[in-house]
Amino acid sequence: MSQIVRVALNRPLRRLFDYTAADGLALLPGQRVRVPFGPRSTTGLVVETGVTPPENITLRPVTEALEPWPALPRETMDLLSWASGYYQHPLGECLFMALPPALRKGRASRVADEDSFWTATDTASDTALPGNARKQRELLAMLQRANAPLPWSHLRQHGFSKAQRQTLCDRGLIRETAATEKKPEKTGEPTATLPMLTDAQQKAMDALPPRPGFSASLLYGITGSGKTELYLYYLGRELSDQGQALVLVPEINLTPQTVARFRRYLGDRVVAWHSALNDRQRHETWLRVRHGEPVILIGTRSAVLLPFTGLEAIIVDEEHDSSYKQGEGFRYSARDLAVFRARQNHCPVILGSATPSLESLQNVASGKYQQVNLTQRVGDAKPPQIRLLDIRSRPISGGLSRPAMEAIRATLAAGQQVLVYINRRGFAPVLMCFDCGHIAECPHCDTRLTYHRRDRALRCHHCDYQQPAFSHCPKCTGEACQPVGQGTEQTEDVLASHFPDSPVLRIDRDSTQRKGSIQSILERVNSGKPCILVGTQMVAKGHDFPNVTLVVVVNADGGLFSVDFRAPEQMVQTLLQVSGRAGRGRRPGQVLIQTCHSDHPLLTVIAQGNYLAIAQQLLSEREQGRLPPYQAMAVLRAEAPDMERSLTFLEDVRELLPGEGLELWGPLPATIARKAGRHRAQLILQSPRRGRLNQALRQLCLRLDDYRLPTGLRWLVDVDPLETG
DNA sequence: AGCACGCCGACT
DNA sequence: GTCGGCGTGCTC
Repeated sequence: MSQIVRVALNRPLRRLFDYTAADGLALLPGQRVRVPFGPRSTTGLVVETGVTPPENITLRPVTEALEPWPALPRETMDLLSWASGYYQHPLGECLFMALPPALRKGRASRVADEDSFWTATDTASDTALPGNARKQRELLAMLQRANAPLPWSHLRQHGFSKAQRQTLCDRGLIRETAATEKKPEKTGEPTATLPMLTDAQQKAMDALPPRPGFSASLLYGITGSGKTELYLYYLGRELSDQGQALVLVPEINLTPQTVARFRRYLGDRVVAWHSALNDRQRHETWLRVRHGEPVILIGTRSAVLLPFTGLEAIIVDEEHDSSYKQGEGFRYSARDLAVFRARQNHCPVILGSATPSLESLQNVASGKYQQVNLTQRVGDAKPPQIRLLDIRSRPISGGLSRPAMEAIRATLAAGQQVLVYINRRGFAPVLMCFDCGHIAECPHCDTRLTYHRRDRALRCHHCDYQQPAFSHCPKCTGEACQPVGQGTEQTEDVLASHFPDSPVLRIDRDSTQRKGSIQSILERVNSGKPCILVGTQMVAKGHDFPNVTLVVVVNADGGLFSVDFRAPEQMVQTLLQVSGRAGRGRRPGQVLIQTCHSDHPLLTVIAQGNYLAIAQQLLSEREQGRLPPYQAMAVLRAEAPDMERSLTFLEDVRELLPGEGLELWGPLPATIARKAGRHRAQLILQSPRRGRLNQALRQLCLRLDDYRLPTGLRWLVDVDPLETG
């Protein structure tokens, strides 16, 4: 009786498929297989073996195993099975996310035969070998002596041939395997020793729990307090020579300099994982991790899915950062999966931030995490002075008021640098006709077109639509068309004409598209000469600009009146993060926040700069409003060619859901109801019990799978959504 | 997701 | 008379 295996495929299907495995084919969970599927064949991953065959289905056989060892180790399989159930995303698509692109297709797992690893099978004995098979006997003995798999490159050097290897393999005495205990390469030693820790850093260091054993620590370290040094020290203190570590950082912070800094202090075992790697680099790094090499992997979101087998420590830097949540497809939170992995591996996880998420603070309050504080800046640096600048009825040019201009002038005159933060790229957020009031709108979205002066284009920031800007109004043919409001381009222009002697450097998605352009800008800033940096979110995060002593926030009012429940939290985090760019060197920093609501309570507490106090206030508002993290939340989104279809679908869904233990809001049209020609609506689900919400979602998804969807309708579930607009 | 099967409009 | 539109249904 041949074995039956259950296989997950890289398809948006919640079902798994069973196949028979030929008698000689022993398969393990996590192994890649080629299987027939409908009229074609495809790559699958074994999730279960020895299953009872379903009735009334003729099973087809597995064509072949793509490698003789599991591509995904058990730990990774367990992680993704859990995540698939938690985020309601099909298991197959989740599992395939943990493979490099080359292995998602049917490609061979290793880059070269040299890199294959071999081991003696458990039952191997040389009595089965003919007396004259001297070399085969030697090869088998060598593998039996070794207590770890040996690479072919090593065996070949001992004079063994592929024919000998093949014969032993055919006889079932040796097999190819993943190198789970590969000896560390001669790793380059660290070239520098870390600077002495300050007393405050040492105290925080002492408070961080050692391994082994699971622990989750929220490292609340204000901007400029030296969190990165603490990570480096901690890894140096905790990691064994054989152990692996994972350091997650937001996309923007993973610069060559960051990697170089880790490498300088921790040696060549530091490797990087980010979106700019090509398929081959991905494949090679993935294999090093899979083979159990003792890497310290520093990477962005998707690094949390890598097939580690010996994690000894995990660090999540800037844990509040929204880029840890995947915004499409498998909508996982890398921060939350990192905590899950720490639990799996009985190892510590450190979540670091100057502006921790309300979720993490709540986990401290409930005793799940411990909090470690680092509230002094290194050196003599003082926290920046934050001032609100009310700009109601003040003359404005390029978004900047007179007092702001004066402060910029004074800072440049003192030989220091200025950072101007605007959260809008382009020249102006709208182009308006002053004769009839017509505003240029996107034909596919419910949005206004942003005016980009560089190429005189009107662009939609929500789809790829663009058109030439008009000087004659398309409505009334009037000639009084003017840009209204501020964007980075305009502020750059105004600053350049006001301060002709100082370079103005713009950092936003438009100015940094060319590869390496952001690096050359950062180098100019790091030279320390007076200059003005103008930028969006991109400058607010992570970068260290030691000579910036003045930060100007052009307009802080965007987040004050948003419908999204996370808007206040995000506004506070962004404002304090951008403020933290000021005064990181010796000179004190100054922050000017322009606003039309200087008496707004949220802004007045921001000016005091005490994040934890603000967070407490926001948390109690969340508790009052019965919102996360006090309730579990998910949102069901639908989009269709017309709003009617989206709304009626969600109303039907609402009827399918249990009334008990769930709070339902909606369905309602999304804030941007039409995007790229599709009409979007959403239904919010909440529950005080996470398990209740999860169970309801699971049942709902199963029912929707065999539900006749209206044509053109697409739906998705977002668990722990970052946005509900 | 693919891919095949299946019924209704403008072309050699 | 056919090529092809995408609606519907299935994949162990």
